[in-house]
Amino acid sequence: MGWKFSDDVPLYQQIMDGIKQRIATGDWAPGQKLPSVRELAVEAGVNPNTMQKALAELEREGLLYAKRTAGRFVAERDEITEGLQEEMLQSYVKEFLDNMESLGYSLKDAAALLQRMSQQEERKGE
Amino acid sequence: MGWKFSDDVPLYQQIMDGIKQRIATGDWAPGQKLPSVRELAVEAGVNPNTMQKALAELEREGLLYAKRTAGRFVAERDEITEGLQEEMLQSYVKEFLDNMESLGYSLKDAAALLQRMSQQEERKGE
Amino acid sequence: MGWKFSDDVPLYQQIMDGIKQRIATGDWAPGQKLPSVRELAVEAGVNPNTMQKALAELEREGLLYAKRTAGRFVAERDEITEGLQEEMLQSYVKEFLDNMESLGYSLKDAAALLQRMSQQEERKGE
Amino acid sequence: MGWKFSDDVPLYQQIMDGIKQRIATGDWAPGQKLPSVRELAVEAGVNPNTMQKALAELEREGLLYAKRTAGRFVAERDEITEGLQEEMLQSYVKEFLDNMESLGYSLKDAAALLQRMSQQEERKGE
DNA sequence: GTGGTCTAGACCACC
DNA sequence: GTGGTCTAGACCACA
Repeated sequence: MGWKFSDDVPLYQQIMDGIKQRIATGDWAPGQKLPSVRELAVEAGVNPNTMQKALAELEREGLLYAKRTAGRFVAERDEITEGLQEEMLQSYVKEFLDNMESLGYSLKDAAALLQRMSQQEERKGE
Repeated sequence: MGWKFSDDVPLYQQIMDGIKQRIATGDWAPGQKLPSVRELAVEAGVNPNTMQKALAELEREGLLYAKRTAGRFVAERDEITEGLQEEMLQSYVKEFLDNMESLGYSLKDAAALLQRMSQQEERKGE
Repeated sequence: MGWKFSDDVPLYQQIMDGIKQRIATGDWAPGQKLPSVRELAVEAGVNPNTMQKALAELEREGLLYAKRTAGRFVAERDEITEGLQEEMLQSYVKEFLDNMESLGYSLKDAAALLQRMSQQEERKGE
Repeated sequence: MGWKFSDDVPLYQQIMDGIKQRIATGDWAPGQKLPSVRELAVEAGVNPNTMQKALAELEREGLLYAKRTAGRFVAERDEITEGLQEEMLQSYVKEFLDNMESLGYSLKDAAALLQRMSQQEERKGE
């Protein structure tokens, strides 16, 4: 109901983000069964095809998995291949550091920056 | 030369980002004349039209200006170029944190990770 | 159909003016769906790319907006479309007065001329 | 010296406008001899080629005329073929009225509008 | 079918 | 040689 969609980013991605958030916040717990594609589609007010694509994509990312006839479930953390995760982690970090370096920041600078941001966030949360 | 283009974001936007970076890092100074559209196009390995579009967009953003027959120039230090570096920094950090989050890491985790990497590097350097 | 293009001003700008006019006159109402890029292109007898550029520019100006797969629409009555008619009126008057001036006629002369024409027309109608 | 040139309209046209203005204001009287191309060029701070083009264009428009070796002169009003002027006048008026009509204004409306503008101008001048 | 992006190649006005 | 415009035709993601 409270769905607001932007016009310059694909619908299915916005849906993916919404679902990711529900999982991140624990709204949908690991192992939990998801509503059917059709139900989710009407809830979001989109075409079932679009919802289907969003879920398929999330499955590809390892956040969901499907049991053929039983439905879709939120993945357990372990189900994402640990090796793959490590690999992606490194590529993300490398990309970030390369970018920072292009702006003239060293690894040390980057670490300090994030440290500061983290502490700020903590204070806000209190 | 060292141009690597991703496949899921428009070429002309990636070019824009590259140029923004050169300006942000001072590689291209305010008032400086840019190579011609055609030269930039061959350097990047894209069609002149694509380069043209990227430059036109940057002009619209106020980062460049064109003297019709003399060439294109980096805008003089108005507030526009001033904030550029800060803006790019934020976009890099946001992208990194989004990626980390998709792997299940929080800002705090990311900060801790970089901290560790930084300390390792320091020890190595001694 | 009734498209006449001048040779010394870019096609895409003339197209923009034509569309602005249709919107200003209410021929195309706010919220209304436009024909597709391709349709408009053949109607105007120009390349789809050129029409695309014109529409993209109008979108940048806020007169149109695009739903990526659904089509393009005239913007809802924000202040933007409101001022359009007034703006076009002024540009037409300015163009006329500039032309008259180039022939040696002042604003006063132009006003007198139209006044005379108007009275003639009135007499004819009686 | 006090020359300011815009970047998005051809230099030679801006120069033409400047000269037209000098003629319109009587700064340069009909029959008067103009300075040489070179002098005008340095005065305006442009390339002699550009000044040459501006003057040639004004000649084509009938505002100036050249006596082969004696130099260039401001045209007498009568030297512009009267018939041609009438023809242009009509085309300008027609274009204006067409434009006004497209916005929903009649000839009468247009006449009234200019009348009002003229009176405003007069009051300002007092 | 919709908008958006890209290439290849041409032509133009301007200086 | 410079930026700018235009065409023709292709391909893509999205719904």
